Amino acid sequence: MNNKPTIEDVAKEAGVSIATVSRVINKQGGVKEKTEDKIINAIKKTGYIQNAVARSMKVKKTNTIGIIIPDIENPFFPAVISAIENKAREKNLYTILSSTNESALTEGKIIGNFLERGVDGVIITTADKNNPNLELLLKQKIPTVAIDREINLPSVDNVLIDNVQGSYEAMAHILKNGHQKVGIICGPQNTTPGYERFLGYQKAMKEFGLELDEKLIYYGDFKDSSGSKAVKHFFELTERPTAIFSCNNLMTIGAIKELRALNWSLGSEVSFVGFDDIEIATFIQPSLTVVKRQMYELGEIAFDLLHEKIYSNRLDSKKVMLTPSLEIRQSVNKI
Amino acid sequence: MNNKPTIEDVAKEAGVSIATVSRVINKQGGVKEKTEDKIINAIKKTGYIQNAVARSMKVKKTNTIGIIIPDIENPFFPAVISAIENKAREKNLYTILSSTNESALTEGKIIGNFLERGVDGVIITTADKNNPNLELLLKQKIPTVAIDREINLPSVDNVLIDNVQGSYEAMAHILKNGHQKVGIICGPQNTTPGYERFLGYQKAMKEFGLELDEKLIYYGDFKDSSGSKAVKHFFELTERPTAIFSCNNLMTIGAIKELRALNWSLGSEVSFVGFDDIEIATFIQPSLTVVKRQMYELGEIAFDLLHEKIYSNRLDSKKVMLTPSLEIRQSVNKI
DNA sequence: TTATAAAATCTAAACGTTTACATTTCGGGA
DNA sequence: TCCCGAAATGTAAACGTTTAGATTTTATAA
Repeated sequence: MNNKPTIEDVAKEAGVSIATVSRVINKQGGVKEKTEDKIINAIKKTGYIQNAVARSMKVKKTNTIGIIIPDIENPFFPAVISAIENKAREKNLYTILSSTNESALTEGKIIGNFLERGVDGVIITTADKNNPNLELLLKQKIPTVAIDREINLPSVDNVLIDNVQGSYEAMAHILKNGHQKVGIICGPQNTTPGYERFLGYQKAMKEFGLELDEKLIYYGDFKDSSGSKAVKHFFELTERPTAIFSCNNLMTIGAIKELRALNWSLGSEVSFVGFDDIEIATFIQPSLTVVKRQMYELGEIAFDLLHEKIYSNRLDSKKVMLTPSLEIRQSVNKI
Repeated sequence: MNNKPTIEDVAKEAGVSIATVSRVINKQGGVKEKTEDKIINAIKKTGYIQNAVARSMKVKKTNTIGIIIPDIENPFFPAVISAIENKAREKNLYTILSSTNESALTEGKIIGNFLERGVDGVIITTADKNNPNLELLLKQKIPTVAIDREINLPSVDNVLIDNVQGSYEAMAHILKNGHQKVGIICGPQNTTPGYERFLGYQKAMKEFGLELDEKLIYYGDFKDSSGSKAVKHFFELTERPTAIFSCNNLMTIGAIKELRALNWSLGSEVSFVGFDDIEIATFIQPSLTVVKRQMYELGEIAFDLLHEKIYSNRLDSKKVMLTPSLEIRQSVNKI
């Protein structure tokens, strides 16, 4: 960014005023064809490129939306980002993406940076729904939509998955097959999916007249290492569970790895259901039964809500809930 | 972005001039402690947030680097992005990410947008190394580093994988096991990895005294569907290959899926090596032999080069080449 | 106390646009 | 030909910063 040609250079080259140049750049009409031609030539000749920074400053819009996710290496997010990006490009909006690594501190910094750059809106899967930095977004009146993990603040839209329903169905499937001792690998309880998926587990257990057993509840962090630790923990129990329900994709992967390491046979010795579909699910034997959700749709809806919010100054707080579906494959055996 | 407090509001509140406020915001020193306190209080009271757009305009730096990748849903990229992002955050630089979907047209648009926004530098895996839009980057003197796919323009750095070596090793491993008819699933020949990996295949075949057979060469597009089409094509041949080499992760996944659909037994009936490690590789039976590379390292080196380029005004064109390694597992049988 | 240098602070211009408003040019009817 | 309204174009202010350079305040020494 050194001494690039400016609108003034173009104006001089074309022998007109900068106002006229601005008008043709922004296609506002009211410029004689002959003049427009002169200007277009001048633009070519000078190699002029509009300076979006200066423009943003004047019009107080950056045409940018910020996306905040907890972990870019979790394949769930690239899928929804991809959906958001495609829709955004259609509408000539651009995206800034940052990943918090599940840290509320980093999240705060990212929010601060987004605020400084004046993003027009934010789509966020928060690392911590109680993060006080989230309120900054409100204070600055930045249109915000939360996805996957609920944010309970006025004027924030939420597009969520019915986690309770999803994990309830998964558990019901397990329990209908006669299992009584079912281990759960939970996510962080301060996130919506972590908390709600546990809720679905409890609901199903209760409905089937089963007691909760602390030893069968493992609190993980949504990363694969805790899936593996959980399985090890369950394996060492004197009374091992006959089935395991894992609350997200990464922990499922860790868990399956550990199952193999321990030679604890998937299916025949221990049934398994995971939340979220994963690539390996259909590659392993037996194939993995999972709770599946529409990630692309999630991203699209989130974008539409945000777009509407930005351009209509809507201030209410909409909530849309998508229902996941149980993809029954082969990893749950009758007992 | 409506009527946020500006530096002027702070100045008024603190009873000083905007210059002094600016000095404390930017920690330039030379301000009495008492004044500084007054200003800090005023900032708190007004809820002032620095306007990065205005600042960028004045200092002609955006502290932003643009990242352009072909496909965010290919897990290779999130890994390198993650590395870049972490390093960038350390240095107080921010990233804009855009995905081209392997389209040169989209890539052009993205480059144009990045130019308008005045990114300080670009890290790119180009969809087409002959894309004329790449030269725009040079014309505008934007420091650029290419990763994974080479860009042959003066002053752009390249950090690459030794694809020829990687695929040569893979092929040598296959051929040493006695295979003579080896199918290859190629990537697009106008990308470095697509072209070079094919080169490694040819080199190995030649060295082992084998003729190339057009029927055993399938030209894919790096997406999983072409992996599957390739396998179908090989399967329908009267003389099927006894081994297959797939040139990237996604095509490998498609290929393995198709192998199963056709009941063409991996390992015993057809040996297989893929370029790039993938999650499923260790989950399937037999486990998959792959060419592996250090993605995190790739991202870090790219960032370091870019950072150096931005702040030292270096104009030469460095090239660093990382050597991949063959991860021998069980999918290649002796014939 | 005064003179002086150093430190602190202020003033105002500049960054590259957009846009309200002013001015000029143009075309057509009298 | 002249006049008038419409169309085209121009002028200048504003957006929120940073930063030279000017000015004021402070501290120090004589």
